[in-house]
Amino acid sequence: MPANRKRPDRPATLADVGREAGVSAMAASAVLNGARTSTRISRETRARILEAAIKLSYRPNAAARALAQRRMNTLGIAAIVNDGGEFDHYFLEAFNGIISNAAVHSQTTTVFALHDWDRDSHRIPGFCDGRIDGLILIAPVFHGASARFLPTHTPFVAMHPDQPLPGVVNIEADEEPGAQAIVRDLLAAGHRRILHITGPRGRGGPERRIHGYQNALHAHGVDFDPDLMVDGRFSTEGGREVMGAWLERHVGQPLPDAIFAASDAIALGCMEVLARAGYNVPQDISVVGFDDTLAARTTAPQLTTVRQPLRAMGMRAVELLLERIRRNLGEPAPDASGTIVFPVEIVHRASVRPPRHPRPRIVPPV
Amino acid sequence: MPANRKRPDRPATLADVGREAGVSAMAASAVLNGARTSTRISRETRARILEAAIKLSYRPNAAARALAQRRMNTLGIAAIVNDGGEFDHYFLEAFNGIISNAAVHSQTTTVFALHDWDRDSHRIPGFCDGRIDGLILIAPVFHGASARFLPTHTPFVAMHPDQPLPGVVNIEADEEPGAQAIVRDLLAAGHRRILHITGPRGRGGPERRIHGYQNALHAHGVDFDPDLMVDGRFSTEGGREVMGAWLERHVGQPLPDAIFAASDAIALGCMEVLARAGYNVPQDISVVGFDDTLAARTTAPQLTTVRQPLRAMGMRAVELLLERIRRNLGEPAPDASGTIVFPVEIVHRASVRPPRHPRPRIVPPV
DNA sequence: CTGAAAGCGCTTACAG
DNA sequence: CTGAAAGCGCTTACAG
Repeated sequence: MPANRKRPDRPATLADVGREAGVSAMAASAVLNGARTSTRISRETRARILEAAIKLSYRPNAAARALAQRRMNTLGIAAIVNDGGEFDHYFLEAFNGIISNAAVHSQTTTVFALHDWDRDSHRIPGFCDGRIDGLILIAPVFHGASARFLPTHTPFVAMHPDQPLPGVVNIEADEEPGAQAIVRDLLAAGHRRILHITGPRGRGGPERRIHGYQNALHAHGVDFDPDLMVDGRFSTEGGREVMGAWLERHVGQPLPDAIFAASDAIALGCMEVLARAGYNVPQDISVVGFDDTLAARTTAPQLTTVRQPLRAMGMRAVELLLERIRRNLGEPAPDASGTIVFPVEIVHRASVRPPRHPRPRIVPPV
Repeated sequence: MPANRKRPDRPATLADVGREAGVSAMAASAVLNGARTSTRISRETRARILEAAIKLSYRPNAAARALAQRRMNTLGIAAIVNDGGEFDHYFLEAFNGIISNAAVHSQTTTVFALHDWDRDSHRIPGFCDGRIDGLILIAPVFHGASARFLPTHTPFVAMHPDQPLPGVVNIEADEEPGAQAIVRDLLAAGHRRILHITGPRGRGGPERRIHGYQNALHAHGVDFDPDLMVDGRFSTEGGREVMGAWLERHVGQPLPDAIFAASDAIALGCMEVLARAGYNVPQDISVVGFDDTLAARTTAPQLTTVRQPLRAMGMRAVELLLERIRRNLGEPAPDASGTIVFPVEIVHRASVRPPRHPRPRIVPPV
């Protein structure tokens, strides 16, 4: 038996295939991996190489290929993935769009999980070490501090609702008009005392939703009542806490007509607390959210909300990133930059009804 | 100005750092990337190298490193990620565990999205091309056909509820006892006519849940009624369809006492249909699910269900995979194999109450 | 049109 | 203890 030149327990290489087919590794590369030089290889040589490749179940090694081509065919996503073990719904919906569109372009997707944006953004440059060709940053906020850690040699696209940074492509939704429209709808249904539970104050997204809320009140001639706006954070747990505390502080007073929660997750927390306190949504009180994530569709009653097309936004992020990657590699590609704003849309579901007369009074918890 | 030997628009390499510090690239490798030979480098040389690296903001290139070390520090997940644009909740929970434990071990995670297991499993070998060190397969089923496509040179771990394949590590939950326990609880609460909506027939998971259901009935002396078991599939949409059709077929007859849905997603679909038909869960009818995914926690009322510890299972999959990778690389590591079964647990929430007397009759849809 | 050589950026034995 | 060489598996110019 002849000495086996192919090492036993390793995947076959181009050299192995070439040897098997009696040609150079380069010829094998040309026909198997479609290298530039694939132009002319005789039909029978080609067939022989193909056969050898199948026989040895050859697969091109991605790392070697990436090193030679400086192209990994992998897109990265840096995002806050979960919060206390629970998934971040904003991430989830965008991820859905990103991963499916990446697959369409034969790119795989790797996820870099961040816990806290301010604390973890310094890790971003470390992700850009040749394992990904480009990065999608799903960032709740861009402080000057974290902006320092933006990738330098790796193309990237941001999805975030804060102030745009010069020179970065940013994808966002038209939040302020969205907030204004959904509050306008509540007002049109007859609601007046609309409690707004905000997201983290000082960030672009939450502030825009607040402006939308206030604009709608103003346009409808309703005075803004500071007692009907309370600071929260973007989580179900946060919604529970804030709603519970507000009810406790207002025992004996009438229930608000409606609640505008700054996110679906917050709305979900509110609904839990309201249900536990014995109030019926939407008979006793209407609730609306923002985002149209999974949470909005899995509650009962289903939530009326402002739909951010996160899936489409994620798909678009992939397109833009791919363009940037191509351009970075010297191929011609359009040079999109600046902010891309997606329109939002109000989704009417079952959590809104005209207010009840008289309004129920808030009773102490049992 | 001296000729700049470092090419302008590319990340710095080890050679650049060495040049800057006046040492060989190898010396730089030794101190920066902790190569084997890092044993003795003088303090000042080390300091000089470190300084040069910072100055040039050097990052080791992952592809080059992977090629030399045959280690990418990346774990792959192949799974059915979404189904008609909606996320697969089973995947989601497991992914949560996988990604967080991978991060603990400084591994990144790349996701290979499959649409249909039977149709897409042939793509699996293509994922194992050196871009990942190991693969976690979240597979609904292992047919003989798809088993042909298991990775050959890449370590892998399966999470699936079907028959174990020889030589593969499989992680699963103790489903049959779980199903039995939750049905026993329904029986103990006084329910007798319990409708079971199954998952896809013929697969391990759904069949085990059916056995658990039947065992519980039998143990309680209740005859199995074929009219109270109906074939479904694992989705909210499936739950809606099956529940709706069942109600239509039984107009004029009493509502079942309770429903045991083979997954939370199915239960969610049922609850939607029941709510729309005017029935109150749990006053008119109790509903329980299986899995304890996000869906079970975001419904109102929250769902009583069988908790599969998917997050813990995902974390464990990472541990086992890492062991296999180490062993594959010749390092000593335990040789776990076979099936690892996680215990399940009944989570009591608000969707179950003792049956109402008399049972409501099913009325035609309006 | 085809093959031998050089190179991608790193690491691992192997001589000095 | 240190450096020069070879190699990981692929591709890209460059001579024949």
